[in-house]
Parts: sequence; C-alpha cells; structure tokens
Amino acid sequence: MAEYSKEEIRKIEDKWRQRWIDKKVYKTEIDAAKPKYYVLDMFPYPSGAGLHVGHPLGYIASDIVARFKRIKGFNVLHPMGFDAFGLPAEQYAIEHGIDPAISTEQNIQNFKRQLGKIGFCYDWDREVQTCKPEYYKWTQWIFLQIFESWYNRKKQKAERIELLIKIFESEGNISYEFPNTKFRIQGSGKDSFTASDWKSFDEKVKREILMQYRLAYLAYADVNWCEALGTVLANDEVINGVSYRGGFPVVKRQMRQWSLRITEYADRLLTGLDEIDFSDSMKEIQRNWIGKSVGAKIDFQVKSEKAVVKSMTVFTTRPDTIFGVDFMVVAPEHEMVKEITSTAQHTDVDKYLKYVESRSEIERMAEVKKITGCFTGAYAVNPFNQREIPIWISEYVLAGYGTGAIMGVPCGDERDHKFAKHFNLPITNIIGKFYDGTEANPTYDAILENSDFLNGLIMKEGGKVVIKKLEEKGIGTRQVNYKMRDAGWSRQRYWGEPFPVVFRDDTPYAMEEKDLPLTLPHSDNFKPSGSGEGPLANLKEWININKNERRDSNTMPTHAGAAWYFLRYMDPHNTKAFADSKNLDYWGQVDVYIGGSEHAVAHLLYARLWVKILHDLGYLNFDEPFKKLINQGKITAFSYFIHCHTEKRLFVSDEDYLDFIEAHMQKIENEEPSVNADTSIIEYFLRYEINDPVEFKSIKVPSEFVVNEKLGNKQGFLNFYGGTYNDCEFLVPKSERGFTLESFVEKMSKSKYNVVSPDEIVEVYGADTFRIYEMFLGPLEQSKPWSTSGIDGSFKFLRRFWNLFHDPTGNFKVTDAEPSREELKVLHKTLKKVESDIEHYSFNTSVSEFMICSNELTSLKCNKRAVLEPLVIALSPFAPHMTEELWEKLGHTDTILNAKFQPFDESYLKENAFNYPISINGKVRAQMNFALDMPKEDIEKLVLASEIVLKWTEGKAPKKVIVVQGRIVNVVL
RNA sequence: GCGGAUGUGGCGUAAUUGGCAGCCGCGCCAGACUUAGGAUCUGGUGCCGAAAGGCGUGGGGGUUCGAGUCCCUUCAUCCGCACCA
Repeated sequence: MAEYSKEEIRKIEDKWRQRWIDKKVYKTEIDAAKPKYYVLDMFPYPSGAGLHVGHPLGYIASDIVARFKRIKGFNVLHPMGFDAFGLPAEQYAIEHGIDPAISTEQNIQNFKRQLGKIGFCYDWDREVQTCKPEYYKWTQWIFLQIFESWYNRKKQKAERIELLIKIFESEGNISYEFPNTKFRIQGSGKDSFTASDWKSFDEKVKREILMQYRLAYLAYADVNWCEALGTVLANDEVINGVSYRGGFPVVKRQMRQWSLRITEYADRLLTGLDEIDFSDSMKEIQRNWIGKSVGAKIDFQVKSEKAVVKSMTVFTTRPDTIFGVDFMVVAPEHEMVKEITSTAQHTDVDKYLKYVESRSEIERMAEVKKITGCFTGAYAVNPFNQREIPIWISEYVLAGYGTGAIMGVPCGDERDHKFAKHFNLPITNIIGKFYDGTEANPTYDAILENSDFLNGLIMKEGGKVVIKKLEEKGIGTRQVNYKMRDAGWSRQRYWGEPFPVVFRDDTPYAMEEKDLPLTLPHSDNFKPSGSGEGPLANLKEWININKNERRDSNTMPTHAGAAWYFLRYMDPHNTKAFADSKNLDYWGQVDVYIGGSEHAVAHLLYARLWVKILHDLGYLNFDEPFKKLINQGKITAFSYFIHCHTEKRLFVSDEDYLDFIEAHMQKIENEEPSVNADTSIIEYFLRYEINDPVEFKSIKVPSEFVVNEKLGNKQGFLNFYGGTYNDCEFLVPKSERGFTLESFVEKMSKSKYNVVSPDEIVEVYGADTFRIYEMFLGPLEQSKPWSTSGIDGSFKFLRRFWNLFHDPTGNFKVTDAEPSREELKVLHKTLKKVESDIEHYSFNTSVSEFMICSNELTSLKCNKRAVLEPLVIALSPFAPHMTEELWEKLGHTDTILNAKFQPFDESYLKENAFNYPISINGKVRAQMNFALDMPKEDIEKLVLASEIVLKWTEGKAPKKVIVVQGRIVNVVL
C-alpha cells in the first residue's frame, strides 16, 4: 500500500510542495510576540547552466536552520532572490543577440524550478532581483546617499555633505584636509582654503572641492584596463595580472571613474571584525586585504644637481632604524625621478625606466626575486646626522603604496639587504650581534647601536622616540597606511545599474529622488565602445539629455546590488523607502549568513561598508550586517577518463593500466621483474604488441555514463563520441569487477562534462533523500568531491524511519501505548544530540544520530506515538516532505512547521550504573559495572580484587590506581 | 615568502574537548529469502597473528596515570595573499 517506494515518494513530495504553496505556509510577517531569526543564503547569480549539486549544499543547511528555528518558536525570515546583473548575461547577449533581460529572466525561472523541487521554505513573496527597476531604484538611491555624504574623521563617521558645506562656509577646510593629499585647488594651486576663499569660488570649483570629500566620488584613477574585455576591472577581478574571466592581459590606464571611499572605513572595517562571528581564515583574509600598517612619514632633504626638488617623503614602519638607512629607493614612476637625476646618471636612468616600462604586469609579478635598480645621482640627507644617502630607483618599490619611496635599511630588511648586496652598497649595522653580515634581521628586540641618541635603547621603544623628535622638527609624523584602495565603482558595461547622475559642464549632479529609478534603456548593441566608454554611450539620445546635460555611460558593478539586498528582503515591496524602519528594526542583523568563501573580500566588505554608511546616516541601528558567517565547502566533481590505445583500438580498465605501469616501472628499474611483481600483466599486453603504458591516451568519459567509478553505460559513452570508438575492443579487466576508470577531482563545470544536477538525484531518490545525503557527506564547511556512491544509505534510512510507522504490508500503524523507559531514552538521547548538533551547524552528525535512533527503534519494534511524534518533528527540518506526510497520518491538520520541537528531558537519560572500562597501564583490559554514586574507594577495592586485574598484577600491589567517576579506572603497575 | 586550514580503516567520516579510537554510512565478505534485482533481511569487517597477544589517528620527540585531542619539531596536501617598506 504505502511503502516508501520511489512512486510513493514522488506522490508525497509533489502533494506537499503544492499544498505548501497553496496554504502559503512560508509567508513571513512581523510578529512582535516572537523573537526573530534571520537566516540568509548568498543569493545566486542565475547562470545559464542552472543549479548543480554544489549550490544546494549551503541552501539545505540554511533551510534546516530556518525550519529548526521555526519549530523552536522563532519568527524566521528566510528569503531568496537573484543577483541578476552581471557579465555572463551580457556576454551571452553579445554572442547570441539575446537581451540580457530576457535570458536572465529565463535563467531565473529555471533556477526557481530547480530550487522548488528541493523543498526549501523560502518566502518567495519577498524575492528580490537586482536587475528589476523596483529594486535598483533603491540601489541608485543608496548610491546617492553615499555621494551626498563625506567622512568626518574627527567623529569617525559619515555625515551629510551639507554639514561639510556649512563648515567650509564658516572656517574653510583648515581642520579637514583633503583625503587625497596630492589634490590642489584649481586656480590657487593650494591644498587649503579659508571661509572667504570658499565664498569666492565659483560653482564648478566648489563642486570639485566637495568631490574630494564625497564617499562616492569621480576621479581620474589608475584602473585595470582589459583590452580584450573592453572594460575596467576591480582589483579583485584581476588575478596575477590577467582577468579572472578569460585570463586576458590587464594594463594600467587612467580613466575618470566612480569610486567608493572605502579607505576611510578601513579602521572600522578592521575593528568591526572583532564583534562578528566569522571564521578565523575569513577574518584573516579581510585583515590582509585591508592591510593596515602603522609607522611614520619622514621628510628627507634632497641634494641634486638641478636642486628643483627640495625634499622627499618616505613611509616606514620602522622609524627606529633611521640610523641604519644606507640608501633611498623610489618607485620608477615617482614624479621626482626626472628632476633629481644627475647628468652623469641620465643615460642609465633612462635605460632603466625604459626597461621597467617594457615589463608587463605579469613579468613583474613572476620575477619578484629579480633585483634591478639604478642610481639617480642624487642624495637625501639624514635629518639627524646629516649623512648623505644615495637615492636609487627600483621596481621593488611600488608607486601606489605609501609615498612611493622608502628608506633602505639593509641590516633589518630582507629586500633592502639583497638590494645592497646586489649593488655593493655599504651596510650599516645598528643591531650589533643580531646582524650576522649575511642575512637581514627584522627583529624588534635588539639594543640599538650606531644610532646617536637612540644608542642603548631597545628597538621597540626607539620608534616612539624618533617620531617625537620628527614632530618637534616638523619633518615627520606617525602615519597609518592601508593596502586597500578605494573601490572602483564604474564598469563599462550595459547590464548593470546606471549611475543616477547628470553631468552639467562636466560636473556630476545627483538626480532627484522623484526621478528614480533611472531605468536602463533598451539596447540592441551590447558591445563596449572599446574606447573606455560603455555600451550605453552608443545610445546617443539616452546619453545626451539635451545640449548641456549628459548621463554617465558607465554602470555599477554587480557588488552594488549585492551590497544591500539583505535589507530589501525585510520590506521588499516598499515604494517609499529601501525598507521602513519598523521592518529594519524588527529583523535587524542577519543572524546567520551561509555562502561560499570566494566572496571573502569583495562582497562581504562592500556589504559591510554600505551598512556602516547607512548606519552613520541614521537609517540603520546596527553597523554590521552579518552576525555570523558560515562558509560551506565547495563541492567539486570527479572527472573520469578511459585509457585507450588508439592504434590497436583497445580500451583498458584503470586497474589493469595501473598494474601495467607498476610492472613496467619495476622492469625498467630492475632489468627483470622482482619476485612479487605480477609479470603476467606485461605478457598480457605483449600479446597486443603493447610495450609501454605511455602508448595509451586518456579519453574523457562524461559523468552521466559512470556508475560507481566504473563505466556504467558503454553504449552511451560510444554514442557520445559519435561512433568514433565503436570498433574498439574493451579488454576484460583481470579482476572482473567492472571497468574501472581513471578519475581525478576538478571544479564542477559544464565544459568539463562533470556537472551533476540536483534534478537527476531528486528524480530518482526524492528531495528528502537528496537533502539528507548532502548533509551526511561530511562537515558543512569542508570541501568534498561529489559522489553518489552512498546515497542508498540515506534512502534506506528514510525508508526505515517510514517503516516505524507502518506494518509490513504498508498499513499505517501507530499505537498510543505507553512507551518503555528504554524507548524514551532513545527518544531523548536523540533530541538532545540533534538539537545541539543543529545549533553547532554539525548536520552530518545529526543525520548520523537519526540513523542510530531509527536503527534502535527498529530493533525495539517501537511504533508508539509518544516516541515517534516528537521524532517526526525533530526530523522535519531535514526531510520536510516525508515528515509532513507522517504528521498528517498522525492525525494533524496543521502543517508540521507550526509544531513545536520537544525539548529533551535529562531525567530519561540518567543512568544509575556505569560500565567502567578497566585499564591497566593505559590499556583497556576489562569492563566492570558499578553504580554511578559508588565512592572511588569502593570501586578501587572491587577492581583490585577482580580476577582479571589480579591476573595482570600477579599479586603485586599497584603503584597507583586512578578512578574517574563515570569515566574510567586506570591501574598503574 | 607570509597567513589560514587539513592529515584517522579500502572510501566519506565520528570521537561529550585529555578518559574504551573507528560511531553512522558506503564498499567488501558470509548467510537467508526470492518473482535472480544494481532488491530485501541477518551477521561480520582497522592491521598483523592460529591463538594469547601485539601494533595502530602523516613522521619524530615531549608532558601526563592516560594523548587523535596539549607542547616542540618535521613532512605532505589544499586555500588565500604575495616586493605593502
């Protein structure tokens, strides 16, 4: 009748999925009476390939948490949406001429269809799609808030730009220097102005000055220009000098770009990490990316022929080593290089600059160990002892970090030391025996020598002393530097949010809120202009509003939509605000955020930044978006290959192939095979006149033809290659255990023929088995290759659980009989373990516990309601369909989602006796049962008197007896 | 080079945080049943050994009555950053 068969599963799962939709069981509303819980998945980019089995891993985990929290009495927000703007849809459009809006919509429908089959408890009424005008209206609106604000360093928070204007009107910028210290006011050429200066500036100059302070600003900046993609890439989209997509070369180029002044938030992004629960590695990646270093900025006087340049500034983290400076190095791109180069060095410097220019980014990165450089002929003067120090240029100093100039301290810095040795520069030792003459020592513990007023001081203390002296002399100060750059926010792309600004006289003005959204115009030409402007520049009537007004041809990066989507879920249909405060205050921070670690820097930093800005501007009462982050491991895939001898037209199994290699290697090494080598395999292949394993080629076998690591569908495989191999013979494997294939782990990808879609698994086993199996694979955060071997175990478990409620003929049979103490113990043990495991995101062990429980109840033949009902509830987060069906069969009319998770009762778990392992010298030799409250002394006596212990002690008194109550007894001889 | 993580049966993994190493599942072995299925059920299964017993958590050393767990050292693999002064 009602066996847990594949047909029955399909019926049950379809039935409940439909009913959940009809009854809107996942609809979420604010409920002040309940504590809230916000469970968030990183929303997917809807790619054309659809979901593969890796995607749902995190979604299943978060779904379990959401359902669990719900039956624990929380009001749970668990939404889903789509990160729908992005490059692939646009590239697809360029190749196939299909509007990204259409292909994206199709992909989203496909994703939703696939997600719908797995039984997730998303409230789809709250779905967001970042490419929808209703949504990106608010992305643009938030962008404008950022544009209309500046960072008040004194208060360490963002404020409205109007406040800054007020300050300028009353005192100029005396107390608020330009964030970009190189900026000079047009006309005056100065970097500061007074209140009356401000009033005298015209509109354009005022706007330009304000632009220097805005948190979203437009500026010429070195950007990563990728010729092949015809666009600018963010730093995190460039890997080893090539684009992360396609691997095309990337060069530096100056462009007028929008940027977010994230560097102002560097410190808060850093300290904020202390109050959120991210993994150590994730925090470390962010810290690394922010790259804070504390040190000093020091001015050195410069002596050069032309004497145009009076001084240079270096950044150092080690001002304490000031007397160990033997040379200066500036970046080849440094602006003063031309001015300070002496006539004698002119040719050499020119030659060197040409060489540096000729080197691509990739070469520079690949050859970081290569030491190059050139003397400029100029000198810097050590401000404390007037020593003249030669100024060099070298590519190991980066123009973009610090001041683009360093002081070389060869005894303390490894790179400086190598440089000095390479160019035969003298090395001053200021750390005595800590420097051995062959290797730099970056210690902080040395007592300084040869260091004038620092002599005798420990290095750790020296820095402060030096900074104080520098400040007295007015030639230096404490300085903090960050590796992190401001975030480039413009993309020369079509498929993204247009910037809600209007240019008048080349100056951007914010659009008014009532005119938002600035919708993305329809286009048939998605190709970038290639000159640096995006495809929107092709739409002349859109770009040029009128003679004096122009729009921005760039769009925002995908990060924009993703930087705040978790806020929109709280109030997704609001047309008056990005979300109202009632919703924002109720749902607050995301309690747990589950997603991949690949978003460690970009997405998570931008989301944190936007929340901090919105917090500063008074829209949010929290300033970190995610309380806890969990990174699910990647699911990789096995790719399979078959060994083929294309000339002899033979296929051979991996097993035989490996034996052949082994025998072959032994033959080469020993002239003749060793005694235990299997020589028959060589003879076997000799029959086909095959002498060497290298004659075989590996041919890809798409994973759909593979069953349990073996070739499962021979004909399918042959058809896949269109009959090319139909004449090939399959050598019968020696073990006769099936045709094993060569396999290794790769990323799951359409092009690698190794993608496994959840659809096929759900089709065969049902969603519940799929969910259980993915969780049972191992710890959530661990990466693992996908393999279906073993999924039967999960299926069998569910069937066994189902069978507890049914008699052998499949009739529902649950009794109201009193459960035995033993049965109750099984129940409460399971409830206890499962609850704590879910709280710790240890889903594999909770599945394991359910298996143990159902095994035990099966052998107890337990079919009692009092035991089974709480278990159905407990299992419902993992297997929602089956448990909902059982719940109904148990006579309930409401959904199991509204049931209550039964807390375990410790009293059922209490034992009064314990089976002590008795170990002798740490080795367990026996078991003895004693009452748990039996005093140690009594246990000791009984143990020592026991036959087994007497056998080992041989009558001698033991040295020591350790009795740990409720744990173990150890007798030391 | 720096930083983070991980090493346990044939495989995926577990071990109440210092207390019986190998739970649960796959696979494998044996048996039962049978409508012969890639089904189901029962039992077994770390390695060596006939057994007694011995050996076992990447290797070496240490602390401890007791170490997969703590400390030192070393090796391997994966991930992130990488001339950041």
